[in-house]
Amino acid sequence: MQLRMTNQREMILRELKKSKGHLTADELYERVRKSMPRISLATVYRNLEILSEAGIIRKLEISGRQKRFDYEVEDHDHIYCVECHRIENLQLDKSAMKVPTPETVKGYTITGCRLEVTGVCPKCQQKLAKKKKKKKKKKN
Amino acid sequence: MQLRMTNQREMILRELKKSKGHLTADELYERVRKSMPRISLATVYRNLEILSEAGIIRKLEISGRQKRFDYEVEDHDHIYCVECHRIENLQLDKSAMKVPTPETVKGYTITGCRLEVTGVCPKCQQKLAKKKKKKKKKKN
DNA sequence: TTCTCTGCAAATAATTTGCACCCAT
DNA sequence: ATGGGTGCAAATTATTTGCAGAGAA
Repeated sequence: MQLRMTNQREMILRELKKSKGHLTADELYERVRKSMPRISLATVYRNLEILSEAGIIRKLEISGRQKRFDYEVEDHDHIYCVECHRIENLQLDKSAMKVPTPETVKGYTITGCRLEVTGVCPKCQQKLAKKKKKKKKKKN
Repeated sequence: MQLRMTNQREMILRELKKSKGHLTADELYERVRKSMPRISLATVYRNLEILSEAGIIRKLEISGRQKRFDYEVEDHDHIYCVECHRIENLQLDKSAMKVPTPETVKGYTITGCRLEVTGVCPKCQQKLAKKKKKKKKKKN
């Protein structure tokens, strides 16, 4: 199965690269559409799947909600805000961490290992602080 | 908002506990249905969401399109088979690893940190080996 | 009694697929 | 010219929601 470089595919890659990462199929669709109005959402989905399978982009699978795709294939981890669902890159020196080896995970062939850190981003911390204040006021 | 302990809720918790973890709403629904045929899938969804918000069960934010829920709230990681999508628990000494601290992730309040290891489980390794053999035969 | 919870059905959201035509190689 | 790629619409899959009645506190 040969991969062909179509205009659509090129556009998708360019936008993904430009955006600096973590777009959903839908977000990407909206962007690509501006310069290629007749592209179909299905095409975006199909290509994201194909390109990530080919290792050209990376698929981030964070449970349940929408898949996100990332242009940078180099090794890095992510931090995920549980409030607003924003995802940011994380530069960690994984070589300094003790990471599972086949011996620690009996029988498995390990293909990847990444750290998912969850937290509350600065913006959401502010929002939450405000909410708490409001609640207090209501009670009184 | 008070939480009430209904039969449905009790059943869901019991089955989740019994199963030793990582069920999707749908899988859980099928199990609970055996002893409670009139339960609705919507109830399962609603309760999984509520119970995980209350900290009684855990929502796994890892790979896969469906959300999965876990009874064991204690800290542990998971390994995910990229072939059959099975998820198994992983006991790792995270204290021995250097794990992100607030200083490494500027501004974030860190709520969790989980290692997501992907790989191919023993069963799938066998399956894949068999497939390869078949392909070779076809070529000849 | 009060208010949360439930079942049902219908609505949304996210993604995939069938098909006929298009176009990169 | 061949076979992968595309757009469109329809189909699936996963999850959520409105509502009226049920049942835990």
